[in-house]
Amino acid sequence: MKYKKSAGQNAKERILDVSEKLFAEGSFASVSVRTVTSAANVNLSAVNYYFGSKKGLFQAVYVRRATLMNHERLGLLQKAVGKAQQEGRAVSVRELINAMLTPPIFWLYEEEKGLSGYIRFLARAYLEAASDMENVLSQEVDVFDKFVPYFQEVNPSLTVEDIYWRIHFIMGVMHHTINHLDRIGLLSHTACSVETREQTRDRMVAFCCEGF
Amino acid sequence: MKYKKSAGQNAKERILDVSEKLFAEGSFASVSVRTVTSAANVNLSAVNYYFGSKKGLFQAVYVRRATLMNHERLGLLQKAVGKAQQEGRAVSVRELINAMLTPPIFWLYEEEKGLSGYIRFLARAYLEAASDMENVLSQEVDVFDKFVPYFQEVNPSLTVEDIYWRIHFIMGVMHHTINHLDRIGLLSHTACSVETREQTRDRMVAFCCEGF
DNA sequence: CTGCTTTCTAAACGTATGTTTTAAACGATA
DNA sequence: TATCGTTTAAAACATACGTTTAGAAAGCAG
Repeated sequence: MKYKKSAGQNAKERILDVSEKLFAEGSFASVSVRTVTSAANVNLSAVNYYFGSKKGLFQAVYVRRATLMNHERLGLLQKAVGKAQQEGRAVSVRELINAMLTPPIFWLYEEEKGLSGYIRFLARAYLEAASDMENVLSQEVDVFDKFVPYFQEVNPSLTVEDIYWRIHFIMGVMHHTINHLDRIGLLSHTACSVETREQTRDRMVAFCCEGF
Repeated sequence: MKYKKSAGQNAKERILDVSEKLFAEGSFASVSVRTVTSAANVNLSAVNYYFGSKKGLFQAVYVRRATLMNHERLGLLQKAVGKAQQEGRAVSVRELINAMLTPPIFWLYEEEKGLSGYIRFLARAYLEAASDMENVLSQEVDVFDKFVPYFQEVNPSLTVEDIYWRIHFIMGVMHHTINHLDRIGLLSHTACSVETREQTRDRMVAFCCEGF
């Protein structure tokens, strides 16, 4: 029941790869279907054939890696939970924030597999018209919800409100770093370099831990 | 030497007001000249007449309030510096971060004068194509440079690199709050409300102070 | 009023947009 | 080989875009 042609199923993947990168660098409206299709070396109508519409393509780009992304975060969370239980203690703030930030930041440095593009795409998707992309955000929100009880456990004096505000700030640190990592040198007059992914992650985690 | 007509100079201001609001809610490419002109009740060609081009309009929106914005920040900085000198001490981290964050956050809550729109516009301008808008960012970068020596004075163990990274994170907290303040209730499942401008500012300052 | 500059209007220009249509090329199956 | 569903291709569609043009309307100076 499988049908293939010259590029076959690759065409669909190639469109996703290319538009992921393009949507990461520009807004939804600024990236045209023609730019996508010519960069992917497919016919103009391929986008509408495979994804129905431009918006459909955008959502498909999101969906492709969304589950994997949040899977990694929850994996790190459960790993930390297991380790803490074994040692008979509560999960630390550092471990929690580490689980939230490590996947996106490591992906950000993973140019080869295209993961970097996806992360930057995600950060931009947050700013597209809320009405279109609310479902885009809902999944990430659900993941962060799972962290809340642990934050509460490790610091019972905090209200739920306090915790959500701090998660909000952590997301800010994360998104801004994703969006402007390449401009950090310009901001600092070349005082800051891009460093390794671990160094960047550690800087962020340290900053956010203290904030908590 | 002044010439006026029906609406006269108001037309130009009205275009700026309207496009400030529209550019705050959507990307540069997603806001059309026709949307702007019809919302401002002016002729289609008014944008090109007054600002030369759509991009010219965008930059004019930025320029109109840019100096005032950074003036307020530097004013707060110098006020804090003066008070500290009088008391024979160094400027505190809290005072510095307060001077950085109070103007934009207070403006964010100032719906009437349109300042809220400008702040949201600014946060979005950071994400427009770097080549077009680098000059947009340069001024804000210059302002933050002025804060660096004071951060160094209050905490001499920090390197310049450390400081710039933390300023970068503070900008992240700020931009994210500006972009998503209206969604904080959704993120937290209505656990968080929008609060007053002072409460929001204090939450941000507290988080960023600890991060430093 | 007469000149002159500024402001506003309506229409058109050329191009770029997302999408649809029509048909050809292809791979697997029978 | 003939057939069927899938994929690719080229062209056209209708609309939306930023910008330009030509001229009318309006305000000021003499």
